[in-house]
Amino acid sequence: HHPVVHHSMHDTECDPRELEAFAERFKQRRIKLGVTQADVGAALANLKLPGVGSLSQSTICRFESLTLSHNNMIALKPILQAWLEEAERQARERKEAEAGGLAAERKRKRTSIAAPEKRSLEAYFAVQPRPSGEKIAQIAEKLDLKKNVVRVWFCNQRQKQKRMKFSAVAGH
DNA sequence: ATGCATGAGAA
DNA sequence: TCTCATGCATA
Repeated sequence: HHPVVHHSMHDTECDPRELEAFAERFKQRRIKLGVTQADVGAALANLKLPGVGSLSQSTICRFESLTLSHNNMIALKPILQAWLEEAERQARERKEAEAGGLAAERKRKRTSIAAPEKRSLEAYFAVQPRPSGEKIAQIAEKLDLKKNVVRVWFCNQRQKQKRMKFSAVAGH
């Protein structure tokens, strides 16, 4: 009395293969509905699920390509599944739907790290993926980059290694 | 599709 | 300070 087999509390299967299969199906059906990734993200808010707002095109794209953490994928799956079912239901009953196009504008700058500097950062990362604050400052000065830019680069690099698509096969 | 960034919460 | 989920901007 302890082999807690534990089937599955609900339909929350979180096994990687199932997630991958779902992501694939999701994308195909979304396209069939003629809906863009951005549309899906915005539509989630209309779903009015508790604690669920809208998401960006980026996140939907990453979900479909499995470039999110395993936990993130598991959390988003039920939400996207709910949207898909609702969307297909609506598409079925009212084929005379019209799309609401909304445009917004913004401006913000994004730093671009040149190839040479990026190569250096990757080299540093290979040796020490978690440099100390002082080491970061040192690297930043050597590469003539802002310290914060370097710090964030390392954070993102570490996070990148944890994405579903790449973390599992790390040691192949 | 992906690079760099932000903010909330954990350590 | 870091992680984590997420997003703006852009290739």
